[in-house]
Formats: sequence, C-alpha cells, structure tokens
Amino acid sequence: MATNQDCATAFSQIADLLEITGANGFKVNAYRKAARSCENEPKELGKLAREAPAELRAIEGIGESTAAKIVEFVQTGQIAELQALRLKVPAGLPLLLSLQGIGPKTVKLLWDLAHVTNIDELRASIENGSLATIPRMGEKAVANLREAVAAHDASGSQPIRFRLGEALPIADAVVEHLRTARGTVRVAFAGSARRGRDTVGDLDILVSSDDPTAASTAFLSFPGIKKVLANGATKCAVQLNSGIQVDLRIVKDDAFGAAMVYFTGSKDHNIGLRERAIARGLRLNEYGIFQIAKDPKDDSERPPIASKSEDSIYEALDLPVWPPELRELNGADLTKPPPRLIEQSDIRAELHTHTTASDGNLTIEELVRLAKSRGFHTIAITDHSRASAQANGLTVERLLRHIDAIREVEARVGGIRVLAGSEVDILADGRLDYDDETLEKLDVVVASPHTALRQAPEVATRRLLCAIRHPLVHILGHPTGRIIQGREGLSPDMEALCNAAMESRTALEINCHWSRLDLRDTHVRVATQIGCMIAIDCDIHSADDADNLRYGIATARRGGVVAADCVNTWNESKLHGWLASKRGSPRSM
DNA sequence: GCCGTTTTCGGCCCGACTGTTTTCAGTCG
Repeated sequence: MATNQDCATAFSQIADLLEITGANGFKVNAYRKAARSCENEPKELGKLAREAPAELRAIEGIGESTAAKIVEFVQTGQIAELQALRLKVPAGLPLLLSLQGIGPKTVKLLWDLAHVTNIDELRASIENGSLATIPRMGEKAVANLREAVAAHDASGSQPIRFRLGEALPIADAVVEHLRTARGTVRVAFAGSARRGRDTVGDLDILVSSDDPTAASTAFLSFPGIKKVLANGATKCAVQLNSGIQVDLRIVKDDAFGAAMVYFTGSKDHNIGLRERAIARGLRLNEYGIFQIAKDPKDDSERPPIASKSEDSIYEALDLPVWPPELRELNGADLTKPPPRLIEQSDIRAELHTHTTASDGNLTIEELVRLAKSRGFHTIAITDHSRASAQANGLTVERLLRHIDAIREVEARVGGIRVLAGSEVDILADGRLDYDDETLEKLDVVVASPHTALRQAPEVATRRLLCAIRHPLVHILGHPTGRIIQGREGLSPDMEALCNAAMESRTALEINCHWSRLDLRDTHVRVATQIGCMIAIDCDIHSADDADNLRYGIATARRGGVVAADCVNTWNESKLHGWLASKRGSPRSM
C-alpha cells in the first residue's frame, strides 16, 4: 500500500530525474511542491485515492496530472512516468544531487561530458584528472567535489537531520554566543527549528548588527566548528563537529523583522506572502516590503513600507500575524485569523511520570517537589505496569503499596495534588495489563503501547480503540510508539482513534520527549480538527525530562492546539472533575 | 505541472556566495 511518504518520495524522484534531463524548472518545482504536500497531508492519500479521488485535487499543489498519478500509484504500485524516466537516466545519477554543491546542471554536465553515471565513476574521474578537462571545472571546483564525495562516504547518502531536542540547545548556545558580540542589536534563531519541526536539517541564525564584521568574527569563534562553508559580508555558514550546519545572516536592525519572516519560512509560506505582495504592487524580500517602481528603469532606493518587525510585515499585507509553527504548507487561507495557540506558560499539571519504583531515577517526593517548583497544581505518578518487566513494572501488590506511599507524600509535602496513577501497558490484543478492579483504585490511568509495535494498521487500530474506549482510561500515552529515526511505530487510522477519543472523552497524549513527539504534528492536526482533548506530558524519568516540555508545546502548536483543548492547562477543579467522571466514586480530598 | 480578486494562458520568490570567468552560471536557502 502506498503511504503518503511513498507518494512524496515518488514525486521527489520524478522531480530529480526531470531536473537532470533538463526539463522546465517550473515543472520540476511543481513536482517538488506536490511531494511536500503529500508528506504534510494528514489524511491518508491511499484511502482518498480509493474512496474519493476527486478530493485529491483540493490539496494545495496537487492538480489533474499529479492526482491521476497518486491514483495510479495506489492502484498499480507504480507510476508509468517515473518508470519511463528511470529508463532514460542511469540509476546512479540522482544520488549525485545529494552531494553538497552539486545541482542538476552539474550532474548533467558530468554525465554528458565526463560520462559519469554514478558516484564511483565520479570518484575515479576526480582522481585520474579527467574531470579537470571539462568546462567550469577549475581547481577549486574539483577540490570541492572531492570533499563532497568524501563527506558522502563518511555519512551515507541520507541527508542528516537532527532531532529538535538535539538542535535547539545548539541554536540557543549560538544565539547566546552572539549576544555578547560587539555591535549586536538583536539575535534569534529562525528556520525549521523556530517552526518547531520534529527534525531539522540545519540551523538558521539571524543577527542585526551595526558592525557586521564583528558579528561574523564572533560567529566563526563559536567552539566546535569543523569547517567554514561560506564567509561573506552578510552571510556565513559553518559545519559543527556534530555534523549540523549553522547558517548566519547579518542584517541592519531596521530589516530584522523582514529577515525573520524570510528566514523562518517555510518556503511555501514565503511564496504565499510574496505572491500576495505582488498582487498589491509590492515586492517582499528579506529587507522589507517595497513599492514596485512604476518606471522599471527607476532603481533609486526607497525606504521600505515595513521591515522592522514581523508583525509590521503581516500588517502591510493586510494579514493576521501567523505563528511560526503554522507557517507551513497546508492549504491554509492566510487571511483567516489563526487560532491563539497554547503556550508553555499555560501548562499547570504533569500527568505522566516515573519514579524509582519502576524505571525513573527520582523518588515520589523529588518528583512532587519538582512539579511544585514549576507552579503546577497537580502531578500524577504513573509508574509502569507489570508487563513492562524491562522497566521494572509494578505487580498489583507493589502498586497497592505504591499508592499508599503516594498518599503519604501528598500529605507530607502539601500544597499540590498528587495523583496515584499508572502507565498501563496496552497488550497486543487491546486488553490492559491490570484488571478493572485494580484500575479503579487509581486516580488516573495512562494506557500506552510498548510492545508489538509492528502490527498491521487495522490490528493496531482495533487494539488502540479498545484502550481509548475502556471506561477507566483517561489518556492514551504515546499512541504510535514511534521513535524518531529509530522505529516507525504503529500506523493506526488516526481519524478513527480521534473520533472514538472524542466520544469516550479520552485524551490523546503528545509525549514531549524529543525522540518521541508522539502524537506527531500531522496527527495532532487531525485531533484538533475533530475536537479531541489533548494531554501534553513529559513522561518524566529524570529531572531533565521536565525541560522537554518546549518540544511537546511546539508539536501541539504545529497541530493547532489552543489552551482549552489541553487537559494540562485546566484549573484544578476542571481537571479533577474530568478524571473523577471516569470513576464511580471520586476520592475525597 | 499548477493556478486564477486583472488571467483558462502565461505567469511561476528572490538574493547571497562561490568559482570561473571578464559579465555570469550554478547552487543554496
């Protein structure tokens, strides 16, 4: 079955092959845009193609031809045009596009004039000197190619992406490093890190300065630089020892807002803004919004209509200000005011934590004091159930003693509600790991899948529906069990899960750990559109885990979550009222 | 190939840096 990612990959491949064969650039871009649309589409394309193919056309960037290709792909497992292109172009050539500094023109040049058809032949032609004989291949160009091939040999062909929790601390450190440079006025990170994507390809840092040389010098003194990729008057790029690329742009402070819009992206959002500017006789670039001169020969400089702040750019285009996390390609009407998204400061409770009783390294009391220090009114202690033996899951007897210990700490510490809960395994067949009699003794039940994470989608859907509809379950924990760059996890029918969660008043978790972020952004979008309750929890095993909240919030914002949707933002009485509503007789305080 | 608040045809975001060339092509974001 063709997944959304499969469709995206197929369109990307068509774009690569067209590009190498010298096809029209706009056609290539159209396929690239179609690929991004497939990747970002929350609905299952396979299901749409079978049940409502006409709806494919409603997706931004999908037209008559690409819609037909999706249907063809779903029905036959292949796309004739892609097959035909593969016959025309040697199989090893598209890989060359992934090398740093090599684009389609160079690949075609290598193919036509040096008869290079794969990376091994490229390596050979570099070493035997034959490459240097073709046009535009000077000493430096050949040296750069040699380095690009070496980098590919070292890291493999997959472009390296960094998980948000790995990238943001580096972005913070670079920003901090530049803040003290002479002449620095404002400094911030932009790009996909600012948009809160679960992985990022590189970091974009923006600085406004009245001394650009001081700014770039400071940047190049950041510790751990492996290689300087570019070093110009307004733009620098380096690769750090960790492999991540960091780009710096330096602008005058007057242009900081326009530059932030530009470098935050996404690309498609920027194009949308530019098209709107053009329709109004304006021009938008990273320096501001400008009136287009009536006389094309008139190149005198005019001051921008707007440039200083991001808000001013949106205002000048008669648009509401879009939060970075929603500046993606999702067919959104830019004129429609975006929701007021949840913020980290809205969170008042943590409902998923582990102590030394299972696999955490904090005691109950340490966890409670941590939650109190964050100003929370409630914390739930939810150690693993017995099936998670590798995590020292609690037997029923241990659980009962644990509940007593939790009550004792709550009374002793005071000033915060401490809930006795459990993260109960959802067994492969959908049953829960404790019987109902045991579950009824708990204030909060988080039900999560930990094993059998390669089940077929239909089986996984049935399994998770059992847990969602179980009358004693409050929260479905990390619903797919994915580990970013580690394992795919389950692929349940998310719409079915969300509809059931809505009916049963069960919350769906966004697990904040940056290796999980599960639910992922596209799933959250489905959930908010249906109106589900969302739980945003740090799954705390150690004190540091509490700091992962920012990643969960970013994912929630990308999915359009507003504070009211999220049970962790509710005040004490509303939260406890909901928890108790799934119990016969609520515990009295 | 996609798309439409001038358009169903004729547009399609825009600028910086690098390297190879003497005015620009290619890549990148």
